[in-house]
Amino acid sequence: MPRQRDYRKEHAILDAAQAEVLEHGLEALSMDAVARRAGVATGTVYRYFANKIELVGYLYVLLKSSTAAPFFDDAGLPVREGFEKACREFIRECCAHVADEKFVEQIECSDAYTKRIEEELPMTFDTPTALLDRGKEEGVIKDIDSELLVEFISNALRPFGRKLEKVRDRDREAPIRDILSLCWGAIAASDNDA
Amino acid sequence: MPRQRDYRKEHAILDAAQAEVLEHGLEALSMDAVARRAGVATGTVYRYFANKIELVGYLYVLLKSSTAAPFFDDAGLPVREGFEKACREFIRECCAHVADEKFVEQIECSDAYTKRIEEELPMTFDTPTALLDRGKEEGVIKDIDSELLVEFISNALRPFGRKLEKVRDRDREAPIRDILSLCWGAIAASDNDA
Amino acid sequence: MPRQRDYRKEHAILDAAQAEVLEHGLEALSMDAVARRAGVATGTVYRYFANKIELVGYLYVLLKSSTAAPFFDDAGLPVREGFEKACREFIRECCAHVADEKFVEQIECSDAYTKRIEEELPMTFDTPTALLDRGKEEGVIKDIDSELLVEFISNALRPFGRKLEKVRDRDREAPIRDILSLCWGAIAASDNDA
Amino acid sequence: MPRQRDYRKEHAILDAAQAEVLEHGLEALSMDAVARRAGVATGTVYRYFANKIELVGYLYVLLKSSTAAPFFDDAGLPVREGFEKACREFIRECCAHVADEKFVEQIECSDAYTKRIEEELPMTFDTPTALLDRGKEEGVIKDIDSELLVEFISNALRPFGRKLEKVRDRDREAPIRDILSLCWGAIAASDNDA
DNA sequence: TATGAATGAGCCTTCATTCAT
DNA sequence: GATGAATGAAGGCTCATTCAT
Repeated sequence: MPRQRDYRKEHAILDAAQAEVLEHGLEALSMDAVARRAGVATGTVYRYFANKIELVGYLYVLLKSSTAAPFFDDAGLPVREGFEKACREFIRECCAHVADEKFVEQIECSDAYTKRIEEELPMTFDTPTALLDRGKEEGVIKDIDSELLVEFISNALRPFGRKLEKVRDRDREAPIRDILSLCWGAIAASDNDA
Repeated sequence: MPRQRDYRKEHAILDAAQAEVLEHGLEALSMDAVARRAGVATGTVYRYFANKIELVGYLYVLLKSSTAAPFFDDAGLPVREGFEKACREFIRECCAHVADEKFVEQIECSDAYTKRIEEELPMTFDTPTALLDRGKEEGVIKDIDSELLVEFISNALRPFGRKLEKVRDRDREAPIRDILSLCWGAIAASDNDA
Repeated sequence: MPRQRDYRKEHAILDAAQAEVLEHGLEALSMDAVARRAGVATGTVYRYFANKIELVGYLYVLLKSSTAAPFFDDAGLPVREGFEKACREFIRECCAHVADEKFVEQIECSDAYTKRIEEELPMTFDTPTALLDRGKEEGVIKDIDSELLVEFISNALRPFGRKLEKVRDRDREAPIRDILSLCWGAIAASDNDA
Repeated sequence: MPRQRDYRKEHAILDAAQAEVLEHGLEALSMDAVARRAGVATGTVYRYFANKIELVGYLYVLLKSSTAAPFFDDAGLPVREGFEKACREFIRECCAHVADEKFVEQIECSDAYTKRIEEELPMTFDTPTALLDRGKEEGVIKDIDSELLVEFISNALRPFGRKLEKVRDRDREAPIRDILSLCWGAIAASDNDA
């Protein structure tokens, strides 16, 4: 038996690549640097990933899925409660994955990668909207296309990850409460809205 | 920053750089290409900008200011009306400057540039919030820090620029109306919110 | 030169190498490709051949001997008849082995291999010249050193292999007849030649 | 005024490439080596030749034309005399250009280059055959397609260049006389040839 | 001052060869 | 003995920057 394909190594390479991008930016990512950081010979990287684009693309998919969108599945809670829980969850995720997010953004900004990746990865992250749909039935949520709602809320929330990341946990509560109030106000069906 | 006279040349170079990035992406930007496109010798570019980073940084400042944030100054209109007008304005701006926006993002994603630029360019784009402040006094807007409000709204709206850009003008009205409804709902002081 | 038993494997490797060169050229020959095609591990190739040069050299010897020179042994036929038969034979061989010939040439052109091979392989393919010698005795062939004669004829004929290979069998007869006429004329002792 | 394109440099690069191939073979030709030998930076080579293939291709054309085929134009001499003069000339050329010839062969053997070059260079070296045509009219040369005649003679003679190159000038006369006798015999219309 | 040729470090990738299993 | 993962030196090429003219 020969030496066997080592999934540890694959992981090490991906990790190294991510770290490298985080430190020096996607544009400065060099395969040599990745190899060195992963403790591996240059050629070895190519045993696990056909080329630079594939390596980056793979990493992209990995990280993209870790911070996708708020998750409005229906856990049976009252709508507003469930909604705020999902939002909090999403914000927490965003804070936790600021680094990943940054990486994902770098790739999405880059023409070279985006094009290639788009071609090969349909990547439909369909997030559940059951809770919102029930909210609409109950008349507490505006009758607006759920997809639009999710998009609006995600857009509004996502950037706060970066902001809150640096804030101590107990200092987050106040701004988060404000933000949630804005979120709920946005989607709530109100009387003034006729 | 430019060293010598002939602002025509300086302008030509910046234009060329912007066009080049638009076409091939920041990562593919080469000084030779910029020079060629600007109808100037390679070396000349270096008379006007000390190096690539400075050139890109300068371009960044230029474009960053063209799409900053929604502009809530007080034109004396009723608050809601004024708010929606500002939002519409902002959305329109976003659509019109998708390309610039993309460029700005590319740079903001890129560590190499960001770090240098941050050091040299404080760049505080303070947007007026007079309208929101009046709204709060009148009791029609939630009593939340105006800066946070603007941020929330900007975040939520900005990405729609990309989306609506591809849509025909008359087909934009429907989604925009939905979005505005969400925006106003977000910030409006409602009874359920006590 | 092979190190161990299993001549099947050895053969498979040589075959694979030859096929690989035929398809992609000597310059693109990679040990990995050879191994893969031979259904063998990369390392195994090195058990049979010390290195790439040795493998190629071995292949060279194999193929070189399949297309050497026209074979003027004396089968008792009238000289001219025998001569033309040998030439036809040689042309046919050349056509059949164009591929091998190409390979041999590729190696002979390549310094890297040639030098090494020369050192290790004297390789004297002495072709019989009995027929020519009898011809000279009979006075029908010019009194010129047989080696020179063979060389001249081989040189003149060999390239036609490449040309005639693509021609349908029955269309070969005409040009071959012309060529044979030239060959015989070349070596025939004629009166004008005194 | 900037530094001007320097045709000396272009020449130096071509020379260096040729020398490099002669010494180490086409397969070992590296752009770095060429640059170093030409006394130039790596990048400079690319200013004169878009890439390796183009450099080699250009060199090929240059050298290919220096040893093409025997030149049977009609200088008014008696046919046989003219023919032998042309052959002698051709042999001399071959001797003088053995190195070039070797280079040309290396390229023609190589799949990678040949294909590319073929595409871009029709390269019809049409050699004059006026002398042969007159010879046929006068009835002293066989009535065989002139192109075939030239090909036959070229094939037969070319390899002798390599052989005679190493021989001192005065020792060449004897073998050359033999060879010319063979050549003339080949194409001469003789009575035995009915 | 403008020009654009020249520079050379650095990048991605390949591949002969080794060696742990 | 066979396997194929690992190695790392090289190779082709690009491009920011310099500098002779």
